[in-house]
Amino acid sequence: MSGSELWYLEGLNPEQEEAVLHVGSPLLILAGAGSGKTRVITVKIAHLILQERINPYSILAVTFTNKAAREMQERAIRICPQAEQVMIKTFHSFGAWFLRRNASLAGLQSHFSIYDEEDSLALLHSLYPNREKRQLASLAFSIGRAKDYGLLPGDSLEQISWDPEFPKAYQRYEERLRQIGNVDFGDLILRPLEVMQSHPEVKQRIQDRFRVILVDEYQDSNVAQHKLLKELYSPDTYICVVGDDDQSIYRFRGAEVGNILTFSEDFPGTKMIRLEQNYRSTENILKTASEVVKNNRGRLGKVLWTDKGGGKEPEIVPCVDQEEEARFCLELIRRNPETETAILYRINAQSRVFETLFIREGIPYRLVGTLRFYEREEVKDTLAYLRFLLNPKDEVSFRRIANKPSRGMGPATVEAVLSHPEAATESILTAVKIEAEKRKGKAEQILRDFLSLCQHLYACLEKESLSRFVEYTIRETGLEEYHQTQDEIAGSQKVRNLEELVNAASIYEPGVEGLSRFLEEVELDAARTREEGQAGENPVTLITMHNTKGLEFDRVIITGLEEELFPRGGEEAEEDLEEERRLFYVAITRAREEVYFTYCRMRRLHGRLQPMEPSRFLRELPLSVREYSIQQPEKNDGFEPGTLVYHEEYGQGMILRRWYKDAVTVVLVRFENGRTAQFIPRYEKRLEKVSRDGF
DNA sequence: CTAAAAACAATTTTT
DNA sequence: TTGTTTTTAG
Repeated sequence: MSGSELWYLEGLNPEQEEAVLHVGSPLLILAGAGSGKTRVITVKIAHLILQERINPYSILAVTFTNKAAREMQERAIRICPQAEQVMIKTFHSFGAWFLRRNASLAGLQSHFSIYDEEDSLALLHSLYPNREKRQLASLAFSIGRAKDYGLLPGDSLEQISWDPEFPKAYQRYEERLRQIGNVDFGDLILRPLEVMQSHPEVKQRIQDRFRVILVDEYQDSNVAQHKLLKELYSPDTYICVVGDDDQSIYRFRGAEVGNILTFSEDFPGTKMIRLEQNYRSTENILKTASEVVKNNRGRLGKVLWTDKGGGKEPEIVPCVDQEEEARFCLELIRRNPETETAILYRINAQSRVFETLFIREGIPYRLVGTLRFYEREEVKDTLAYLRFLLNPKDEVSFRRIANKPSRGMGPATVEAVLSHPEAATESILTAVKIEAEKRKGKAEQILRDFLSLCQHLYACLEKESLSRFVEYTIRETGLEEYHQTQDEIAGSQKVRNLEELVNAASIYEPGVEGLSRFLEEVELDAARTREEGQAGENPVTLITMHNTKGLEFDRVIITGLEEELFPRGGEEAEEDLEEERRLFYVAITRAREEVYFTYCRMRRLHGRLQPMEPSRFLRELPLSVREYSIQQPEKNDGFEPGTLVYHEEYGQGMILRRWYKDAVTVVLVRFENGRTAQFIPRYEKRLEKVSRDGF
C-alpha cells in the first residue's frame, strides 16, 4: 500500500487511524465527546470500499437520526463517491425498509402506515373508551417500553409494569394493530426480528447482502435493536459499533447502556479502541466534565485530553431568581456578542423567562423546539386522510378524520359504522356503505358524501402528481378552510405548514407507491423541526440539554443547577441519578471555550415561588472551579444575593439583591417576618453574615 | 355539538 | 404560572 492510496488517512491521530484500518474482528470504538467520531466512521466507510474492496452495496450504516444519516452519507460521498451505494439509515427506517419488502411474511398490509405515540394512544383509547386518558397514556408508555426491550405480550412483563391489567392490554393492542395492518415505532424493530427468526432463508439473504455493519451512537440503542443486530450478524459479517457510554441519556426511552458495556460478550473477539483526544474543548472544560462523570459507576472508563491548553476556568453563578439568572446570561451575551452562546436547561418550561427577557431587550435567539412538524395537528389531520386512503382498515385514522372538519358524523355514527364486522375484516368504507343503506335522509347523505369524497381522492391519486394530490386532499376535505379559520382566530400558521407539506410531496412519484414513500418520510423524520424565535445576527440558542447531543458552542451556560430540577427529583434510584449525571456531562462537553453554571435561590415552578437548594452536581465540580467562583473579584464583599444574614432588630433574612452606589455595596434583604429593607453593610454593623453557600 | 367553566397536572423525547 | 382535559350549561 503506497501512501498516496491512503490519502484519506491524513490528519487522523494514531487511534483514529487504527480504528479506520481495523478489520477482521468485531470492533467497538469508544469515542469520547468531540473526538472526531463521525470523521472516523466516514473515512472508515471510504477505506472499506477503496482498500478492502468491499462492495458499497453490502455496507449498512445505522445512525440514530435521519439528520445524522444524511450528514454521514454526504461526508462519505465527499471522500468516496461510491459511498452513494452504502445503505445509511436509522434503525427504524432500516426496519421499515425490511418490512416493506417482506410485508406478507410479517403479516402486514402492503402499504402499512407507521403509528407514533399519539396514534398508539388513540388505538388504546378505542379499545378502552371508558378509561382515563392518563391511565391509557401510562399503558401506551409501557407498551412502548416493552417493545424497546423486545418483549411480546406473552413474555414476562413484570419489569415493565406492575399494573396487573397491562399484559392483557398489551395483547389486545397488538391484536388490533395487526388486524389493522399498521405498525408502531417499536414494531419497526420487533417485526423484522420476528421475520428473521422464523424465516431462516430471509435471514440468510439479508446476512448475505450486508457484509459490513456499522452502528453509531450505540450507547443509546435499546435491547430490541441489539437483538436485531445479533440477527443481522453472521461470522462473516464485519461489525463495528461506535459510542460513548458516558453519553447515554435516553434510558427513559428504553436505551440500554448495557448494550455497549457488554458488547464484547455478545460479539466474541471484540477489539476495543478508545478515541480520547478531544478537538473541541479547553483543558479546564474537559477536566470539569471528567471530574463530574467520574462519580458514575459501571463505566468502561475513558480520559479525554486535549492539546488546546487551559482556557477559561468554568464559573458557578448564584442567582436570586430566574430573572437574575436570565439577566446574567444577557450580560454575558452583551459583553461578547460575537461569541456563539447556548443557554441549556433541563426542562422546556425554563426557556420562558429567557425568551421574555430577550424579546424585551431585542436579543435575537433561536429556540430549538419540541414542536415537531409531523406532530402538528394540521399535518396529522392531513396524514390521517392519506393513510386512510392507503389502508381503509385504519381505524385510528378514520376516527380522526370522520368528523374533522365537522360534517355531522358524530361519535354515535362512527361507532355504528365500526360495529359492522366488515370494518375490521374488509374495509371501513364497506362498513360506511352498509351503514348508509340502513339510514335515510340527511344521515344517509352524510355517509354517502364521505364515500364520494374518498372516491374523488382515489381518482385524483391515480392521475395527478403527488403534490397536486396532497393539495387536492387538503382542499376537498375541507381541512384548508377549517385551519384557515383556526389561523385567523389564533394567529397560527397552520395553512403555511400545510403548504409545506404539499411542497414536500413534490419529489415523490405519483400514485400509491409514491404516497406510501412520502408518508414514511414524514412519519419517520422528526428532523423537520422548524426553529422558532426571531431571526438575527448570531442568535443565542435556547435548548434542552438532551437536544444538544452532537452540537457544540463557544460558550455554554448551564442553568437551573438546583436540587429537584437538576438532577430531576422523583425517583431516587441510583441509575436515574447516573443518567442525570451523564446528561450534565454531555452539557459540559458541548462547550469549546467557556462554561457557566447558574442556579437560583428561588424559582417559580408550577406557579409557586419556592426556595431551591444548589444542585449536588455543583459539589462534584473540581475544587478549582468552586474556589474560583467564590473569589470572583466583584463579589468578594461576601454579600452576594442568597447569603443568609442576621439583624438584631429584624431577625434572620436573605439577601435578595446587591448593587453598588459610588463603589459602596448596597443590599436588599428579605427577612423571615416578611419585611424587606435596604442596608449599606459598611455602615450597618448590626447586619451579620450567617452563612454563605459552600459547594 | 359548541362554548365556557372547572379541575388538574406539570421531564427529558433521536424514531 | 401555564396549558390541557373534563365537566357542565346552553
